[in-house]
Formats: sequence, structure tokens, C-alpha cells
Amino acid sequence: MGMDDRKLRILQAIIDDYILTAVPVGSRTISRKYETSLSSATIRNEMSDLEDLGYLDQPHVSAGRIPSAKAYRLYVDQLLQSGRITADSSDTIRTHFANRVQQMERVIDQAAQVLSTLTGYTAVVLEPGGKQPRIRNIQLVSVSPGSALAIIVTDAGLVRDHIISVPRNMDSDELYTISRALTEALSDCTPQQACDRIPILMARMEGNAAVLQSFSGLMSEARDGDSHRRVAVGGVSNMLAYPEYSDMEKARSFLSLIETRDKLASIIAQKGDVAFTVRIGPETGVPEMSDCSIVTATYSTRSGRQGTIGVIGPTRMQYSRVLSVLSGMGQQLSELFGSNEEKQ
Amino acid sequence: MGMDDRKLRILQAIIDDYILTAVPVGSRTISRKYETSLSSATIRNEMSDLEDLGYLDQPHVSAGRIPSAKAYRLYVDQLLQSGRITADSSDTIRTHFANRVQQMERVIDQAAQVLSTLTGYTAVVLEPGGKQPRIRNIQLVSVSPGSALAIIVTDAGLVRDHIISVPRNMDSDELYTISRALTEALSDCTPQQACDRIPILMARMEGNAAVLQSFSGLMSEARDGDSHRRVAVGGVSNMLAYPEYSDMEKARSFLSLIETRDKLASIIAQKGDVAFTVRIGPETGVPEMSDCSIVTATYSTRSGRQGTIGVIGPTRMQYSRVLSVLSGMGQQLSELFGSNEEKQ
DNA sequence: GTTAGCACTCGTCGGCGTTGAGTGCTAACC
DNA sequence: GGTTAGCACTCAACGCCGACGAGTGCTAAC
Repeated sequence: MGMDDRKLRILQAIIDDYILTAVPVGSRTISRKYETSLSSATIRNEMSDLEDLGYLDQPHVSAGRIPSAKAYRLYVDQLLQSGRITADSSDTIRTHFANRVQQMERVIDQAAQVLSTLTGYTAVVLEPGGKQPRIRNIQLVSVSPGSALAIIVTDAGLVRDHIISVPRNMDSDELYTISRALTEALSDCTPQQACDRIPILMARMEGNAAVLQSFSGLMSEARDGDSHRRVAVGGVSNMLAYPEYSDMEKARSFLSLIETRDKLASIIAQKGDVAFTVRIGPETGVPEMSDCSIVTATYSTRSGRQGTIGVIGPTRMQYSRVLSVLSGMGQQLSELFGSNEEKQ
Repeated sequence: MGMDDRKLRILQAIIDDYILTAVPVGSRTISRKYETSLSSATIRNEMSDLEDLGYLDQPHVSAGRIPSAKAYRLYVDQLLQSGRITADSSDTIRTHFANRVQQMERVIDQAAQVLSTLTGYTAVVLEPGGKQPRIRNIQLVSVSPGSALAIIVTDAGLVRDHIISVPRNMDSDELYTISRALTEALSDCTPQQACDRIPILMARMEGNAAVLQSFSGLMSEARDGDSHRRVAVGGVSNMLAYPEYSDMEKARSFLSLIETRDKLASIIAQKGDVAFTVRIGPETGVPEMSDCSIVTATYSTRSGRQGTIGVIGPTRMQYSRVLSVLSGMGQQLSELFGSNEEKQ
């Protein structure tokens, strides 16, 4: 008993219908709405086969069938192979990022916003990361006697700022000299390398050991804290609209997962170089998401850093729409960040 | 028929019990658990009076009574007058901010986190704002040919960064010279003042008109965008645990309100100089929050800028606990930001 | 002023029959 | 051999009691 073409068509119809209605679909529905040339009895036989093959589940005997994770997998794989996903280039995406010069932070916030309204699911956008950032410029600015703000610009244009303490009597010219020296010495370093070099610098610039000390702590924090990539989330409330979350307990655990940004980031972060990742139900590897699907795509900056955009929805998600929206948004973001770093 | 002492005690008992259980409380409960010297019949008479006075509501005739917004108001006012709110100084608050040098952003994130776990409600923290920030230092850093990152440090230690475009052939020394000039010319200005002065500067530094042009756009955006104060939220999932949100539609509208940060910020933002604000149910002025209460407190930085911390919970919130936690957190944050700007 | 007693209300909960969607199987049909 | 009509069967959902019990208001007695 293999998977002939008709079985496939029927399976497709079931998935389509279930995605739309979230109600177990019966043989009669298929025979009337989709395969009008076949009777419900025939469909029934085929459905029984499909169940044996593991593509359908039956919540209880007198209910219709619902697609299994395996079915969605098949569905999505076909979708991806068929190349039918065309990047959504609706104005909503385009106009949102046009003309305006933007702060990185606001861009990813807005991207999450747009993604979620466009899909109706929950959207997550992860700022570019992956490669260790490289230091481009270091600036110490006095904010009050005894403390200074250390601003570090990295190659991705990312800024980290921290307050560090400095000797009380240090004036802004001195701070500037140190900044200059630090920039020169650590330019193009990763935080890791910076940590390694600071002891050497200390010997050279002995008068400013205290400042270097604070700075070193900051660097080691930056090194360890790469997991703290900023992550924007949008459309969480959308999820509550789907019947799969009428169970409060489920909704709660989902929400609380979304709230722990670190965990969320590591779930969303996409490794490898594929254009899309689709994880369906159990494939997510997260118990709280066992009946969600996560679709992610990447965008990249000129410097080769990769960010991830993703959509989280119920397993019966509108994959084809989500894929094309993600694709469109990915392109848009790549363009945006690409051009930022190399504009005429 | 006035409010004698006994009525007050009974009302108090009803509120306490309802806060705990979320179940309409009956006369028998009060007579057994609180006013053991009185019979349920007596309590019943008193409750009937209290209902006439508008302090109690009756969901239906054979259910117990629940406190009205007016009752909570009385309750909270007494709480505030009695001075019984002692700043919660449990280690949870203290240790979270000790020793570590922090980015402002992370501080408010963590504050929201701690507030929500400590209270069990949803917590919102608004970064300091109010006074127009004053420019302290401006730095232009080249990120790629043709674009530069403009970093503006303000008196509150806040950093804004934007990418602006610059002539392609400009090297970092030139950028530095401009930075220096800008800092000198605009130091201690508000964004508004900066906008005003830029035309004058343009005349003086004619060679760099293009850069100034971009910079001016940025300033005017900063001026208008003060409403975009950063806001951190924590413990949203907590809310779903309360029975008042078993209604999905309510939960959804609440969540979506929380998601629109701008609206949320303007709701939370506390005007005036009082230590606490307590808004109960309809007093919030937000239909989505008609059965929530919002309690806010302020913290302030050395420079006099005020931030707000707030807790959003059901109207039957544990006001006394929330008030003391907020008070503790407010102190802690004030200390933190106070010392940041004037450390030994 | 307080309390015991009592009739009354009304939401909640569990049981029960009805309904209807959907299945599986069998036998007939092409 | 695949397709279909027919039929018995299953089972969740729905609505309808009736019992239960928490709680009230009122009255009469203390």
C-alpha cells in the first residue's frame, strides 16, 4: 500500500481544510468540497489507509481525522520543493522600512510587528549575531565625577554602552586620550581577543590601570553575553485567538516561554545556511511548543552576520503564506542592513 | 446610617477574604473566620447596609458579596494614610542589582522581572524621562564608506545611536573633528535647542553641510520621539493564572494592550510628585483594564529625571504587598541611578 | 441591638436522553 | 478490483432536569 497520487490529493485537501477550520475533517466534507468525483465511502477507505501510514490521527472514533505532524512535514517539504513560495512584496513590508533612517533596535521591533500582523501569528525577530562582533571604536565619555560611559561600536554598527567607574579626578581630555589608545589597540578585536590583550595594555598604560580594570570586566561580560542577542516579539495576543489555546494552562506556559527571552532566542536562533527552517510540533524540541510550529528564515548584513526572523503558530499554520511573508521580510531586512553598511 | 467602626472592620474582612479567594464572600464566612463574636445574621444586616452605601456588589441574589471599586478605594486610602507600608527590602531586590555594573536597558528589564515574580502580577518599568534630555557628547564613528554611526550621550547616561549618511570620501579623522565641533556647539542643549542651532552651525562649517543635514534630521526625530521612552514588561503570563482572566476575550484584549508599548507607556506614566498612584478598575480610564488595578511609584535619578515602576493586577490585588514591594524597588532604583551619576 | 429560624433564590454539578457527525464493514455494482 | 450505497455503531456535544448547597432577607424572640 503506497502513496499514490490520489491519496496525496486527499491528504492535501484534509490539511487545507483543517488549517482553515481547526475542526477534524470527515470523509463527507472532502467528497463534497474537494474530490467531488469520489463518494464519501471511497474517501473513507483512503483515509483509513492514510491513517495506517501515519499521516492522519483520529481524536476519537466518531470524529473526523486531523493531520499528523508527519503529514505537515510532507506538506511543507512539497511546498518547499515546488518552489512555489514567492517572496511576499506587498507594500506593508516595503513602506515600513522605506526612507527612514532607523535605529537597529527599532527596525527589529517593527519587523516583528509587521510580521505578526501580516501572518496573524506570533513573530520573533532576532538581531544579527553569530560571528563574534569586532570592535571598531571605543569611546569613554564622562557622565559624572567618578564614572564614565564606555561606548563600544562594533562592525555591525551595534552599540554597547556601560557605565564604568574611573578615578574621580579624571577629566574628559584624559578620557579621550584613553579612548584613542584603546581604539587603536583593540580595533578589529573580538571581545575575547580584547580580554587577552588588556593585561598587556595595562603594563603599557600603567597610570590608567583602574580604568582598564573596569573595562576588562565589561569586555569579559560582552564575550560571555553573546547569547543576549536582542530579540523582538510581536503579536503574542494573536495566539490566544486560536482554539488550540482555549486551554488556559497551555496558553500560560506558552506565554511564559515567550517571556523568557533568552530561551526564546536560543529556540529561534537558526543554525546552518538554509533559507528556511520549518519545525513542526514535536520537532521543535520544546515541550511547551509541542503543538506549535516554528518557521524561521534568515537575513544577513553586509558583514556576513546573520539574524533570524521567525513565526510561531499552531501546527495547522498557513505555511505557504508564512513562508512567503518571511521570505519577503528577509529580503527587505537584508537590503536594509546591507545598504546601511555600504550606501552611496 | 453612617460608617461606624464595625462596618469598617467587616468591610475590611470581606476585602481581605475576597483578595485571597476571588470568590464572593458570604456572611457566614465572615462570622466564622473574622468577626467570631458576631453571628452571621448580624453580619448579614451590616452587609446589607454596606451594599446600600455602595461598598459591596452582589453578583446575584444567592451569592456572597464582592467589594466594589469604591470599597477598594477606601481600603487603599486607609492603607496609604496608616503609613503601614514599609519598603520591602528583601534580598531579592537588593541582590539583583548589587555590585554589577549595568546597562540601563538591562536594569529596567530586570526590575520588571523582579517586580513581577515578587508580586505575582504583571510589572511595567518605564525608563526615566520627562525632562528633555541634554546632550553631553556627540560622536560620529565611521562604519562603512558613506555611512557613520552617530552616538549621542545624554545627561542621564542614555545613548541614542543612529546611522547617518556622510560623504563617501570622509575619513575617521574628519569625522572626529566634526564630532568635536558638534559636541562643543551643542553640549548641554536639548534636542529642540540643537535643532534651532544647527542652521547657524551650517553656516560656520559649510564644508560639512551634508553631515549636518543628516544630523539635524536625527535631532528632530529625537525631539519628537520623547514619548518613545523604553518600557520593560515582566510577568505577563502571571495574569492568565487569575480566574478573572479565564475569559479568553478579556485576556486577549489585555495582552494586546500590553503589547502596544506606546499606549502602555502613556497609561503607566505617572504625572505629579506623589509617591504612589493607585488606580482601581474604572479609575484607570482604560476600558481594557476596567477590572484591573494599576499601582505605580516613581524613582528618580540624580539629575531629577523621573521613571515609573508599576504593577498591573486584578482589582482584588494584594495592595499592601504590592505597595511595599514597589516602594522597595523604587528606593533601590533611585539609589542605583543616583549613584551612577555621582559615584565616589 | 443581636440572634435563631425559616422560607426562598439561584448558580453549580452530575446524570440522562437526544442528536448528529463520522466511522467501519459488508454487499452489490460497474 | 476499484467504487459505492447502506447500515449499524460510536461518541462528543447539547440541552434538560433535579438535587444540592451556599447565601440572602425577613421575622420573631431574646
